[in-house]
Formats: sequence, C-alpha cells, structure tokens
Amino acid sequence: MGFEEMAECYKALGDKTRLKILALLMVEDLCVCEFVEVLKMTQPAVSQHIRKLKNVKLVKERRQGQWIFYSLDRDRYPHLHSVWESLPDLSDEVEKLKVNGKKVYCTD
Amino acid sequence: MGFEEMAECYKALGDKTRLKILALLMVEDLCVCEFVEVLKMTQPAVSQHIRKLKNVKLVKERRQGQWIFYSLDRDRYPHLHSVWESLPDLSDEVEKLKVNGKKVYCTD
DNA sequence: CACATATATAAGAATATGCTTATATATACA
DNA sequence: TGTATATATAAGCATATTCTTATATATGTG
Repeated sequence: MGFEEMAECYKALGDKTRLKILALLMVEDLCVCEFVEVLKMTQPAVSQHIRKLKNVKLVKERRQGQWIFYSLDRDRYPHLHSVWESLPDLSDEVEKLKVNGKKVYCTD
Repeated sequence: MGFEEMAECYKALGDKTRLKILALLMVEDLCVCEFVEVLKMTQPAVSQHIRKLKNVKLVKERRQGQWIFYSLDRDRYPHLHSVWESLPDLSDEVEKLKVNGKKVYCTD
C-alpha cells in the first residue's frame, strides 16, 4: 500500500465522530438511524461520515429491508487490528439504545 | 486516551508527506535539512509538518549543535507499533542522501 | 562581533473539510 | 398506488489545512 492510500485511510480515522462510529461498530453492526441517536447528529452528517469510511473500505454495508447495516471491516488493514482494540468500549451506548427502544431489530 | 486526542493523532498521520517523514524516521533520526533534500520540499513546509507530528508527540527532538535531530517515538502509542511496521521501507532514500553527500554527520 | 547555516514562525492564498438545509432515491406497507 | 421511513446526495457556508514568501531566532565560526 502506497503513502497516498495510507494517508487517505488515516485521514478517515482523523475525526472524533468517525472514531466513535468505528468504536460503535466494534460492539455490533448498526444502521444510520442508530448512529443519529447515539451521536446526537443529523442524518446527513452521519451519512457523510459513513461515506468517508466506506470510501477507504473501513466499513462494509449490507441492506436489510429499509435499513442499511454497516460493519467494520476489521481485516481489511491487518496493521490496524491494534487500533481497533484500542478504541474505547462503547457497549454502554449501544445498551442505552436498546433500553430506550431505539435499537433496530431486523429479522430477515 | 479519549476520542478527541486519538483523532488528533490520526489526523497527524493523515498526510502523505508526514507519513513519509515517519517512514524515514523508521530508518534513522534525521534533521529538517535532510527531509528537505529527500522530500524536495521547502524548509518551512517541512518544519510545519514536523511541528504537527511533535504536537501529537509522535516525534521527539534533540538538538545537536546547529541541527535538531528528530526521532520517532515508537512507544508513545503502543497500538501504533504495527502501523510503523507497515510503513514502506525508505532506507534507499536515506542511502541516496549519503551517496550525494547530503547526510549530516554529527559527532557531538 | 559579523556572517553563514539551521530551524521556527507569521501572514496570506488556495483548497479541503464538516456542518447545515433541501431534495432525491429506495424500501415497506396499507 | 400512495404514504411513511431510511438513507444518500447536493449546494452553500464557516472553518481548517497546506502551501508560499518573508522574517525571526539559535548556533557555529572566522
């Protein structure tokens, strides 16, 4: 991987909101409307951050009905494994989603 | 380490020139005038990139006479070890410096 | 001390980034 | 087919980034 490509990847990591999105994806796959809840941001703002993460292949998407679930592609860049491990644990945030009835359960 | 601090760190990594500086520092400690030679950039441009790396503690400096040698602080962020290992090997570039008589030898 | 070399800093300009609001597209369902 | 929900995209604006040129500071040397 060349310097340009690497730089684009770290640039994607170089934002607090995107790091939180990735930390949330370490807990489980989530969709945009769930990020909107947790991050208290508008839907377009979230979508634009996710687009940047997709552009550098850090996250994958899979559509399930009207929702699109995003997942962290942990193995895309093996040298980032310890970066993922170093992210703060946000499982409490995901738990709050469930408690508040904002979690999307998809039974496809 | 919080998200804000992490983001600042990855932001520092999110630039092709700075990644090259770090890759060069994987080979050996270097000073600004050597980066200027290798990177074919102006001295202020190089200094400003180094300042960003210093701000997030990725590089350390030590003055030796009129030169300031910069070094990679490999252990500052343990989760970045494999990032350092993944950087392209630029020892050829440092070798060229020596061949062209642009290497700074400091005998302090 | 005067001058050369190495480095840092400041100011300005061009470009990039990250939000906002408005709108388009895709899917589900009655 | 019409409506609701989820998501993406576009345009515009405020701020940040990265260069350039000019200048300041620090060290070494005659």
